Parts: sequence; structure tokens; C-alpha cells
Amino acid sequence: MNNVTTGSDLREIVRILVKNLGLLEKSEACCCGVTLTQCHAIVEIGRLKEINLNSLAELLNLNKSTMSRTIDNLVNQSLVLREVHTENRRYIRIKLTEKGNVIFRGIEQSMESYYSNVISLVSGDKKDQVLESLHILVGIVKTNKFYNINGELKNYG
Amino acid sequence: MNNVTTGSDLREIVRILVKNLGLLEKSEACCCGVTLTQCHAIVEIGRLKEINLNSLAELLNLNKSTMSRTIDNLVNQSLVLREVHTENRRYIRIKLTEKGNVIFRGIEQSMESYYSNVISLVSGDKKDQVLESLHILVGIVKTNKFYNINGELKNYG
DNA sequence: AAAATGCTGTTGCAAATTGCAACTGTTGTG
DNA sequence: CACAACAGTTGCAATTTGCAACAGCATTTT
Repeated sequence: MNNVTTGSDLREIVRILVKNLGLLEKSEACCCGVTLTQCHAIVEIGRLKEINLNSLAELLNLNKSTMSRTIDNLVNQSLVLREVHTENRRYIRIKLTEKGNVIFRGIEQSMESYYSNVISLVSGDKKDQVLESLHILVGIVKTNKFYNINGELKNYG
Repeated sequence: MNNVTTGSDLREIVRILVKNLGLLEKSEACCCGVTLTQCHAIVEIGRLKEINLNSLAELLNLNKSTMSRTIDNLVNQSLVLREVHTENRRYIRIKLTEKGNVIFRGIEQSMESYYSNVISLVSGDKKDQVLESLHILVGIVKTNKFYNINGELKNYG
């Protein structure tokens, strides 16, 4: 496997990965009676234990109005608690309810189980290599900038 | 980097990859005045030169009604040609117009350029390893099945 | 040949998602 | 105190999406 002169190979395999994992996430969301965005929100809130609206919107790359309504829905489903921050009343604290936590742990567990399975299918002598490679890619992708067709700079920090 | 006992690491880095690359795709779409779905459609049509509606819908994991309307929009933008298949008049042939091809080539080129850049940032002695690793993962992910929280089997063929 | 079945694609409809802009209420600054 | 800046919410309109019913064509059955 030599002479990597273009990005085509890389693009192709990343395409497949993203597509399959996108489907996986979608399925993961549907199974709990929440939408994909709601699912992402639950995971982020669950990980951070508590967050405010703007931060969550930024994390999920959504408009704050969209985020606000998404939280509405999660509150209505009793999955999320929204309370005014006592020290600065402009902010709200968004947390998971116990019911929300159940969903969250369920998602985490089945994701963990899925990825464990994937790793277990990598032959033993390649596991470290695979993980290292992904780390390398993440390091690059996280800090890399992207120029689109129109020459506009898109930054993905 | 040893003792990979769980899928957590893998999940985390894949998460970041998918998130960043999702953004990339989104940006790529917006820049041409087409939506994300339309952009995906253009790429698939461009690659296959010609395709029918159901196949395209399956490829993009969309309902055929959604697909039909997406094609409507692309036809209205003069990016896509829709004509009845002469041999079997149930089918339609979906192709790119010359204008659509310009967009298509633009997308392909800037994607290629982006991924070339990523690959070029991988240190020389790791390039082969990184590509091999991704191939390994794709092989697994493509054929792997996934059980969600409810124990329902989700198949990603 | 006629009828029945199955397939491809389209449309009516309703629900959900999303972003922009304007707004309310809160905090910090000059 | 007035004013600007900020966090979040809501009105609105556009878009997207899937389900179900439908029309047209092709293949199979009778």
C-alpha cells in the first residue's frame, strides 16, 4: 500500500465510515423515541452533567432558537430539567432528569458495546495501529481548515 | 498504546471525525446553493452517470417520495435531467446537466483537495499505516450489525 | 387476450425541523 | 442612570421528511 499521492482513497473510506456511522446514530436515536438532535443533546448534557443553552447550541452546531425548542421538547418528555441559574439569571442550567439519565446510559452502553465489538474484530496485532491512526487523523482534522468551491474559508476548530 | 479493552477510545475519536467531517460536508453543500441532501444526490448521480429514483433513494437512505421531490428541485435548478427510460417506461433516468456537472466536479475537486491536504499532513512513515487502518475499519463497519437499546437488530450492509 | 399482481415514481397531507429577526429580561460598563 | 452586551424565547416562514394513496407500466396468471 504505497504511493498515496491523492486524497481519493482517504475520502472514499471516510465517506463510507461517516455514512455507516451516521446511520448507526440515527438508529440509536429512533429507538428511544427521540430525534437525532435530541439524542445528541442528551449525550452532551449527560457527559457534562450541566450546561447552558448557548454552549449546547454551539456544541451541536445549531441556532440557539432551535436549541431552545429542542430543550422544550426534552423537558416535555421529562428527560431534561431546565432551571434558571441562581448566580446569573440570564443563564439556564440544563440537566438530565433521572429518566433522561436512563436513556443516556442506554445510549452510552450500546455505543460502547458497538465499538467494543468493532475493536474486537480488528486482529490483535493491528489494534494499536488502528487506534494510533485514528488519533493522528483526529489531530489533523480538528485543526485543519477547509476552502470550499467559492474559496471561502471554513474553519473547523 | 496498549490494553484496548473497551470501545470508548474508538467511539470518541470516531465521534470527532464524524462531527468534523459532517460539518465539512454541510459547508460544501451550502457553498453551491444546494442543500445537503441535494449535494449528496449530485455526487451519487455524478459518479454513476445515470441512476433511477429508487436506487438513488436507497443509496441516500431516503424515502422515495422525498427523493422524488429532491429531484424536482434539482431539475428546477437545471442541475439534473429527468427522462423516462425508453426500454422500461416505469423507470426514469436521472442524469446531471452540464451545469450540474460543473457543481459535481467542483465538489469532487475541493473534497479531493481537502483530503489530499489531510493525507499530506500525516507524517510520511505513517501514511500507509493510516490508510490500512481505515480500510480495516471500513471492512468491519460495512459488514457489522448493531443491536440498539431495545435489542432490535439494525443491519448496516 | 383479459385480469390480476407487482413495481416505479408522483402527489396530498401533516408533522417536524430549522434559522432569522424581533423581543424580554438580566448583567455589566461608562 | 443610561446604554450596551448578553442569554434565552417566540413569531414566522421556508424546508424537509415520511406515510399513504394514487397513476402508469410491465409481468404473470388465468
